Amino acid sequence: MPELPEVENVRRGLAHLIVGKTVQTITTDWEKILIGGVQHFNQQLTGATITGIDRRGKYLLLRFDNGKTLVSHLRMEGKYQLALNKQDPPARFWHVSFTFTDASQLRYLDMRKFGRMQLVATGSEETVVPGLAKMGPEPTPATFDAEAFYQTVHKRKAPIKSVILDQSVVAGVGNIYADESLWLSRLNPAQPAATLTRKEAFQLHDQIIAELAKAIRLGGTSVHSFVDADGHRGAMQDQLHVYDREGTPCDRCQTTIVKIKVGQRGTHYCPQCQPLRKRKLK
DNA sequence: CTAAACCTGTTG
DNA sequence: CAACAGGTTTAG
Repeated sequence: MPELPEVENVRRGLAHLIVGKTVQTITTDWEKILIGGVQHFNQQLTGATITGIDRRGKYLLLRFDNGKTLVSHLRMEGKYQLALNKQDPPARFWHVSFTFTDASQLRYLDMRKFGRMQLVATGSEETVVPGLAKMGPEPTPATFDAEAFYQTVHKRKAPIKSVILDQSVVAGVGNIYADESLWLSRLNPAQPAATLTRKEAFQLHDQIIAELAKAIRLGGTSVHSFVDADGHRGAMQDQLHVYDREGTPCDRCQTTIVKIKVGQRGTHYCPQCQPLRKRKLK
């Protein structure tokens, strides 16, 4: 489900809903979601209070007052919701519960059971969690350097779309925003990264930053099932130019948007605005 | 690098 | 019934 903008909106919602709550017990019906097992989670978190929630790329970091951090990745379908009372009716696809001492309950829902939670010592997450150890810069002007991006892009022969989906290159871009950033930059998703000019790479860098910021501001994209921790859908799906729009006219030139596969991912683009440039990579 | 795996539901 | 879905890891 979620790319960086959606995860950021989940983070904001959760921060309002659960910071200050103290864990009484944790249960699950699908142990694989909890790396190390539910017993380990109970041993480490029972009696601990949530002090804050951070985000890095598409990972949520729940901070506890006992020096522990719960690292949570929603993968394709993970969602959180808060039941004000643990007796509240069960939700579909509900797999993990964090019951708090005030009788409220944080519920983790995941239709495909792809999401994962891992418990680590606060501060160690960037070295202990493989996905975080390799995480590239956050897509903000202060952290994402255009020249460094160009240098990376310049060395890769893979399709440019695959390169921007690589979380070690830039944090948080997923399938929707990859396609959208490339349309905004008038770049073909299959274009070998190394053939991009410096100007094209800089343009793409700027569009990634702008697009993710806009998506955060609009509450994320809900094309399938995304809702934030308050159950709200985003509004960004109305601002998309190519994703999930195959067969409809391009907003710039009216050419029909097409869908292909790039690196095994469904990929949407305008063949007129985003032509494949024939260039030699040396 | 590409393909498969992890899962289940929805869509054509 | 087959293909596909916001992602990442692991096997080949």
